Amino acid sequence: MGVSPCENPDVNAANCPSRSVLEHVTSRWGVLLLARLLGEESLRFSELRRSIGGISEKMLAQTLQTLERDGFVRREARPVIPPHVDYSLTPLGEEAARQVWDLARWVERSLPEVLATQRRYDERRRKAAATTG
Amino acid sequence: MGVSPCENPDVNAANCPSRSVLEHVTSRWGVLLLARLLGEESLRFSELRRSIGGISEKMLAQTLQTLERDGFVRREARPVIPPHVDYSLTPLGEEAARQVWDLARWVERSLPEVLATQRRYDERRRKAAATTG
DNA sequence: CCGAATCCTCAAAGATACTG
DNA sequence: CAGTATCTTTGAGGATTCGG
Repeated sequence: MGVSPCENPDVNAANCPSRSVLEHVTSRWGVLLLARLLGEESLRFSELRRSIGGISEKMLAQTLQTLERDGFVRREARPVIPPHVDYSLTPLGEEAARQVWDLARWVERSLPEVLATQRRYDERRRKAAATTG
Repeated sequence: MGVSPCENPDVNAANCPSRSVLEHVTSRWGVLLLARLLGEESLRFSELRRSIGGISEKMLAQTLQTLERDGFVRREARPVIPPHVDYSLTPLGEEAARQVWDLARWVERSLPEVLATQRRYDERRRKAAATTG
């Protein structure tokens, strides 16, 4: 199948540096943060916290740091009291956000078909269990 | 930012059915399995186990079942002894595999830039810690 | 207001042993 | 060979507190 990330004979996640970056952008909160920042000039910490809904301060700070470290998110702290910090996507982050966004939308479009398949699968398993149990 | 998956005022992962499907295809082993099956006619359980390298039997079986339930992977068990089971991508699964594959390749291409950014970030943090500590 | 630090919980994932 | 069952371990993530 052509050239691939991690084409080592031993395709172990641990051996693959890009694997962890992939996990950053596809992680539970990573996806939502990138999606939320896409198309915005910038957002404050508390704005992100409120608009994501359900994320803890710890995970918000942690995920933002990870994305900043990877160069996907830019952090700008104004030296004022009370603190005012703005987060925005870098050009690289915008590319990443679009990619995961495309994937998310594809999943969204495929969802009806997936849910239907899941129901058939569960139904078959239920019947199989009935004969066994 | 236009129409979006989970555009509820409260963008909580728990409220979003497509979110879990997204996690299936971007999960640690999900990505590797889809990538491995892409371009192959079919592969046996043990072939997948060996070629992924590092995956436990439990996680292989579990991930394959999840992907089968979503309709991304087709499972064909021949009624022979010893057992012989073939796994392959469905048309839907092939689409999914290409999507995550594209994302993985994008990450791979961006990796040098990301790693460089990470080094600068760590260096800045190290210096900042030096003045504090 | 924006985090860092700490403690805690529980579900995901690995190891191992076993079976049709 | 292709799984299942069980136990243990790990670490992601939540709650809370404190500081700049």
